[in-house]
Amino acid sequence: MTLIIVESPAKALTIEKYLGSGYKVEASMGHLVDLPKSRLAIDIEHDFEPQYITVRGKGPKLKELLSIAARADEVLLASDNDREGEAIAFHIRNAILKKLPGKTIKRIVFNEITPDAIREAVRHPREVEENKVCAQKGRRVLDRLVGYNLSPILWAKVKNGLSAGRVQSVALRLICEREREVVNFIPEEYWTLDALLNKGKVPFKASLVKWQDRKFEATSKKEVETVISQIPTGSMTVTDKEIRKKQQKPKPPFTTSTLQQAAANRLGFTSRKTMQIAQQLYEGISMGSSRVGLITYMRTDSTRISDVALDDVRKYIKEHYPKALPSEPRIYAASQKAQDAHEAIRPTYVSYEPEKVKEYLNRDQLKLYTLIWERFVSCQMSNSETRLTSYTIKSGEAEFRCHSSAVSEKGFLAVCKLLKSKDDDDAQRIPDLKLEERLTFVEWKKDQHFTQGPSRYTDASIVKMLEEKGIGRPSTYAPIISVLLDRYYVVRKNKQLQPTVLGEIISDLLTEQFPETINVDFTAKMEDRLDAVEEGTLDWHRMIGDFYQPFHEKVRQVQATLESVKGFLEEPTDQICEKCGRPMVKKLGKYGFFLACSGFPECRNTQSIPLADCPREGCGGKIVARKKANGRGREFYGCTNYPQCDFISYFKPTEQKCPKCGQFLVEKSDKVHGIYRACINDKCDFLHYESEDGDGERQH
DNA sequence: CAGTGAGCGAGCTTCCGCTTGACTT
Repeated sequence: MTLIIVESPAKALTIEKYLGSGYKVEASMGHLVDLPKSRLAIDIEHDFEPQYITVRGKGPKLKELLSIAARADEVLLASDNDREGEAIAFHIRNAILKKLPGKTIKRIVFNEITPDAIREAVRHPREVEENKVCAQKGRRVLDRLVGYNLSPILWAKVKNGLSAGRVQSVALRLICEREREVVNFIPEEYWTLDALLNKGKVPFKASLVKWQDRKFEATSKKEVETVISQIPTGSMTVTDKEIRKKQQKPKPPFTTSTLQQAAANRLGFTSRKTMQIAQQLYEGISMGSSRVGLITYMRTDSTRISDVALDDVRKYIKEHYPKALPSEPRIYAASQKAQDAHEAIRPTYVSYEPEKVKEYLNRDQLKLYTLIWERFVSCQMSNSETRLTSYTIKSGEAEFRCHSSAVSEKGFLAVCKLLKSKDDDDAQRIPDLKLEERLTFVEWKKDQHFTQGPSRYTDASIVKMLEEKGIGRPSTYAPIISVLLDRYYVVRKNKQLQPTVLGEIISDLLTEQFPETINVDFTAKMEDRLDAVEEGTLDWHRMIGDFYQPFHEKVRQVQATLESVKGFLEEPTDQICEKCGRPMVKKLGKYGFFLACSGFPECRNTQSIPLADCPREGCGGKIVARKKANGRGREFYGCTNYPQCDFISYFKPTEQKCPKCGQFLVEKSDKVHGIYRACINDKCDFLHYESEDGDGERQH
């Protein structure tokens, strides 16, 4: 019997099925050997040798693998074909050899889970690649040194329990820098002018683009009105018509990063939620009597597609969309940074159309699966073609322009229902116009606008940025966001990531004191050096040594000389302590933010953060966030006068007051409108929808 | 779609990257 060890149990099941008798496939479930959490465990004096231990809780797993290995004729280590996978293989090999000296242990790799790929891999076993293991060791030791040296600085100078690291602190820095740009941005007013025109009974808009032979730009209403007064409205004439065709390519299949981006943008999922649901689809869904893994592995940086899947999807397209089948398959090259251990994220079987598996999935699973299925099928279909018609309309010294577009060849769009892009719908319908044609003027539409500054990061955009800079890995994108939130460095407001005062303080301290380390280029340089280690041209000890000496000197100096910034953590508020009359300050505790009397420790009064005034007449209490006694379950919002006042709501109060009745607005969401605001007063019907083109208010 | 209620906030912390159950109510 041959024992094969992979990382994921779902993978183990599949592979065992492919190989049949004579093979036993077991999962290690990630690393079994790593640095202890409780101490640095790097021997600085002896060339930075890491002191590895069996990961807490993984002892039984390791024991189990050893006992199966004892009965096996040989062991094949089939952890992922990347740096971490090589290290996992290395550690397991060492553990087995220690217990079973002389055991035949080989390393095999495959980049896709297909019967052919597995059998091919089993036929070509090799040795563990020591250089790759060294590269991982370098990465691991570096991260430990950075994290376990910087975090204690924060404990000493800012607050106990905080953390810093090569990845999380750069992510925080990006968010803080963006916040500064957002806050410092000064919006500039500008105006646009559209003419509402008519042909037959069909009205359409044309935008003023040129005025007196110059590009039209107006910064005030008065300016627009002056222009309007000089444009004759009786002579709107079509002077030019241009038709061109635009082709659009489908997008490559999903990687972890692009899946998280699309799910955030299209479905409003957080990165975390996306990964949880993807994991469910990967592990398998009960469909009648059988269990089916609906998608391939969800933590990948590759857009590669196995030949089998390619054949499959082309057959599918040929059958269902014969006109949209390109003569050659589309090849999506892996990016340079990709470690390429897994395929792209795709449906395991294209024939499981979303419609077909619908009854076995819950709503979120179906949405995410549909996204993955459509993106994959469309990525092998032909381009879409759109006919764009632009008209120039002149009157006096004014030149207007309008466009209409129509899809002339659906191509891959035929399969995209969920993935349909927004501008496909937004384009206005314009009647067919002829040259020299006179158009009826209806009215002017003048609109005030403001230049838009940069927008805050969302889950989607921070993940995109991190991936572009090579910071973090598919398995860590979602946890990076979570750690920033968990530590109260950042809050998520309307899906936007905004630093807290604590986050700003930490980021400023780290970037000022450690500009070379807390830097987007630091990881890129590290990766270059790790490549050199992997190629055998650089010794990992040397790599760490070069970094550590100056770094540690700076750590020592900062610890010795930098003044504590603990005082800046308290934010003043305009609340007054009801016990002693002193002002209250906002502090951060183990369970989040709270108000405390500035007279601490003489006055130990504390309060929850008031979010709004209690809407009950004559109550006078404040609405605060509460949780059930066990600390679990959804947050709800109740009155501080409980139990005298039993007001409660599950909708989060906003700072906005209702323009109709003056009570506060809450955040609600539903399928149709996404996130919107509504009045807490159930006798008031105020609703407020926010859309991308601006705010819309509506009453129901 | 309905659902509903403590009290803490000085105390041993922390990294990144692999991977899932095993915990508790």
